Amino acid sequence: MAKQLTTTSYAVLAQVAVPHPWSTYELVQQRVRYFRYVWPRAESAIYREVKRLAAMGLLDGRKEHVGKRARTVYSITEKGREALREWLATPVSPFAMDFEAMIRVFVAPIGTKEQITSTLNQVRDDAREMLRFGGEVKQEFLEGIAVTQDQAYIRALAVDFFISLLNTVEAWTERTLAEIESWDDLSPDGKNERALEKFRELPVPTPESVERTPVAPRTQLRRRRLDGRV
Amino acid sequence: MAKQLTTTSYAVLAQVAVPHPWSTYELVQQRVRYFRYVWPRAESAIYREVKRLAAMGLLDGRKEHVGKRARTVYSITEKGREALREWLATPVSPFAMDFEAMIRVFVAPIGTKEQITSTLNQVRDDAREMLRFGGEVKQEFLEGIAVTQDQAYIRALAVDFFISLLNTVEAWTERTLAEIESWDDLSPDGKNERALEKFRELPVPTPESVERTPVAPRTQLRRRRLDGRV
DNA sequence: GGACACATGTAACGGGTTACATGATTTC
DNA sequence: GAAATCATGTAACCCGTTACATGTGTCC
Repeated sequence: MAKQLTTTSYAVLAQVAVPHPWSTYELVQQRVRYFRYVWPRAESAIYREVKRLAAMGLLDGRKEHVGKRARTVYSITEKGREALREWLATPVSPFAMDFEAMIRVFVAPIGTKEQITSTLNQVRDDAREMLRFGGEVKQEFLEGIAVTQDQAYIRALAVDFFISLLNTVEAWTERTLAEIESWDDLSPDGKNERALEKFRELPVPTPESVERTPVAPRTQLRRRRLDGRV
Repeated sequence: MAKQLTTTSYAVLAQVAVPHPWSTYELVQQRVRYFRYVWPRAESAIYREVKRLAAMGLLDGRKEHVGKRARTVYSITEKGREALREWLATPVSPFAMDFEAMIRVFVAPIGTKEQITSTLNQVRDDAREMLRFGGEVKQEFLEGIAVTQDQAYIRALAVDFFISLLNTVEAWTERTLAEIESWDDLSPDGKNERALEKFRELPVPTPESVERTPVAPRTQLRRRRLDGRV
């Protein structure tokens, strides 16, 4: 039995809410232009989710046939739209990221300079690839051919976020690569003095004195709601 | 049976690798200064992970007693260090984020202006809270009292990333709030023209013409390795 | 000496993943 | 007409989660 809707549920609902005959396959394909980058999930999760939502009456699934092969095309129901509306009134989950590369940076000194450089190069390339995609989306809107062209005023906010964030990641990767290239090795020898200078220049205010302020437990931090929703 | 190590395994290994008598509790507490923000996981996952790693011989667990209550203190083994070293040679997972707020921005027009404003305010406050924490860490290093003070040259890279990213998020939130405040309502009426202007100003290059370039399947994108490791 | 927070976990569910399967369409 | 690719899913494992449990110092 389906208990509660998850954020993934709402992501699917939200996408189906845009007028279009959504086959699950197309839903999955187009996700890249909707929520793949802000709510990445495996394809099979989407297939399962639409079935759940249909079973709950939030989506309306229409069986079709291509040859003797079946497929389902979904549209949102009024009940589904209402669920979205109610969701908007609940607290958001905070921004969270998975950035494996940073763990590698942390342990970099037990490996080789080439390894960490390679890791950072991968991250930079990933960022560039995503930026290239962002540029494509921008161009689509400028040409007026975007699928959600009529929602340009909303999409602009999202694309702005996406591009800003990726530019930040790319810039960090580049200055970090440059910094590491300037090192002879990965040992701390003589590097910590300069590091303090770098710390001093970081664009964030410091408290007068460091007080051991306890941090909220992680559950609180990651998801604001405690009622079982993920 | 433990099959493969996950990134979470390596995150725990990496933390235990810094010389310290690590009780699981302290491991969990200190995670905020290590990998909580780049690899957020529930506390119970850490408890399970140390047991796995100990069973595999990558960690050494020493039973202690406080009153009649048992606890385990861990340290890394040479085998564990070797596992970390080997991991460094494998491909990284790309940067990924969970940003629920963006889904809400997308469906904002079906809700109220107050709802989306509230959502964005929450995101901004979260970002500020994290930045405050970043400022604290910076200050610890400047005062020379950080736990990993001798690793300042590495930690500086991480804190730089953290602060840059959060500043980007905060700045986006603020300009987006300002934009939305300037609207009378959430309807598209008369907003799309201005949106195109915003698109034009986005700091990313656009391709000559938009070609329908197929995007790599999501699995590829999120995790580079296909051998079952998460 | 009761309440409350800190310390140290375990249990169990389910969401997310990888792996697989098979029909339709295009390519050459 | 074989091979590759696209389209449309299902199965099953396991990581990550939430919920719970219980001992131990500390406050008043």
